[in-house]
Amino acid sequence: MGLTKTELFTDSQNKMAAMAKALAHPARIAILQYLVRINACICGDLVEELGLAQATISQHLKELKAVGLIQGSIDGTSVCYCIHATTWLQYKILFSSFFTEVDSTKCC
Amino acid sequence: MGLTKTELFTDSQNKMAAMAKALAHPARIAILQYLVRINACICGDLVEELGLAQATISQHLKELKAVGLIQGSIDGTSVCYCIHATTWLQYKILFSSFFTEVDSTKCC
DNA sequence: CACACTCATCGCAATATTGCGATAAATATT
DNA sequence: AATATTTATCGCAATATTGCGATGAGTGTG
Repeated sequence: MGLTKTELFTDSQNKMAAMAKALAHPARIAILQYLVRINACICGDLVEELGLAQATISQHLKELKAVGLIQGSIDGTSVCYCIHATTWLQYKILFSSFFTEVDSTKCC
Repeated sequence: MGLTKTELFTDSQNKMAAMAKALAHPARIAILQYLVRINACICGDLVEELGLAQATISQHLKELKAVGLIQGSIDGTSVCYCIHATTWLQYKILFSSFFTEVDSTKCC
């Protein structure tokens, strides 16, 4: 079958998994790190920065935009992308609270 | 072609993506949350807890064990799983440091 | 030893992801 | 208007993931 049974899990669990999936590719990690580092916004520089084809970069940008991690604004003929600060912070918080303290003494 | 070009990215980026991929499924999120909550270690309870087949659960446990997030110890006929505290903490730190502060004023 | 029980692995089918060439859409430039 | 530039989308091929029935390996019980 090969389709994830989302109905078995809570909305929170499905959301958490979707968030992780957005980060589950080195190209998207690299894009986000680049955007964080450059701060000011970029567009097709990413195609040169990473070694992937333009169509591939565009695809990854689309996915990142879909989960709200980045936003793009049209600037003439090019598109300027940057981190969406609000969602970014939300990710930070949710991941941080996911990895709560664990009592290792009660382990097997 | 459909194979990730890992050679284009740094080890750090590939590792970060691999970490995210381990979390990129609601069943694995649910397993981890359950292990955190129950604290003491579990085994086939997960098959009942989630609604997935035993083979499927075993597969997900294998993936979580492969990235070091959980550890399993044989206890007679059953296997007891629990969170691997060290890796768990490492994940918390790495995700936390990934989501660094962003200067939203310098956005597009 | 025979049997039950728990878990891991194999093998398959269904679906999802990745990468990219080709092409389209939109805007600048001349 | 013609052309160049930039980005998005389509369609395909290759690969990866998901889910599970069937089977096997290992351990405990009678």
